[in-house]
Amino acid sequence: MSDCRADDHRAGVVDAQGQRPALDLIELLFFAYRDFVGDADRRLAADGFGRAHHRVLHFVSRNPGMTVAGLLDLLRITKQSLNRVLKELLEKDYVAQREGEADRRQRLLYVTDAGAALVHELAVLQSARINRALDGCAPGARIHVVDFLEAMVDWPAPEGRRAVTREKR
Amino acid sequence: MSDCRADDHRAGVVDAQGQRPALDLIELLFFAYRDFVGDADRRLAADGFGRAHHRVLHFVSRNPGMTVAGLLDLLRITKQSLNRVLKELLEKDYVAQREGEADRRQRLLYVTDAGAALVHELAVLQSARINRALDGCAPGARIHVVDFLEAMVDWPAPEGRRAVTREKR
DNA sequence: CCATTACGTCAGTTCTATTGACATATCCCA
DNA sequence: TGGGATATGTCAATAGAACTGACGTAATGG
Repeated sequence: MSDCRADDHRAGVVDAQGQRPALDLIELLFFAYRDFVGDADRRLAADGFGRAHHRVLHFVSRNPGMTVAGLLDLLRITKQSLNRVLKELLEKDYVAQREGEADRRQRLLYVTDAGAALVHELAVLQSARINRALDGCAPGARIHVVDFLEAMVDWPAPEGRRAVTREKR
Repeated sequence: MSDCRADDHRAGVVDAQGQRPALDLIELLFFAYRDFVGDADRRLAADGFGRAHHRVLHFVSRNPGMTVAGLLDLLRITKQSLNRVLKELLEKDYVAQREGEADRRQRLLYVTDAGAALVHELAVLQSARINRALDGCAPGARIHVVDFLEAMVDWPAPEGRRAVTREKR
């Protein structure tokens, strides 16, 4: 039986059609990200949450008092998408809102104690995988990995992002 | 206005609650993967395909003649999930099936010329981002990145994987 | 005063994936 | 040879996460 085990796909075969397709890295990113989020997914399911809830929880935890608009910018989703997720987090008391002081239209977002606990639990899970992986690498690997991942991201322009995406958000 | 630009989240703040949560890497993986698959998503949409089609196309292209069961194992999805996607790829002639010689129950999968062309186009897109990112890193970075990503993956046991997942697939 | 902004929400749709139940053809062993 | 296991395909229902489009409300600020 041609069993197609994953080993078959680990060999870094790179065909040379001009662009040097980085096929091994393309696959690796898929596998690594799938298993990485899988850790959190299982834990989230126990609370009736999904991946989207995790993201909101994570970024609100990292940026206490951030606005809904800030969250939309960061996640790059529509407010309708965010709405369902955020509403559930509010109803289940994992996130709390406070009226903005300077601008009372704003709803400043904070994680509750329950939210902080969950987010920490998820961070421990995912960090365990990351740290385990880094332990198996050469000493300086972390810096290279961070550099690479940062370079993979389309960072928003320091200015003007809000202006560009003002509509449809 | 507290605008919450992404810059706010790039600083590698690491709180020290026992486990050393790798918060910066957790976020970085999210941003990097999102932008990485975004390149392909836009191209795929033009052909009426989604991310799932890309994965099938990619792995069939890398493993000509692989079986449906092999694909299910690799992607770790159910056959019902695969069915819709694979059916569309077959109907639109991006993938072809051939009866297995040794085992006539098997449907061996191959990409057609159209499939190979699309998969190559997608690989060029994604490789461009990867190579651009690597160009901005230190010379030896690629090896470290590959090591790290490989260590992040739950590779199936060399043997017995099929036995474990025989059901529900 | 009024346009703009921040937020919320209703309705409908798409895509991916799930569980569960069956159907068919083939393989292979007792 | 007969029957259980395997490989594949399919119907139906559901869930999660995203989308577009259209409104409504309240607060800001020129």
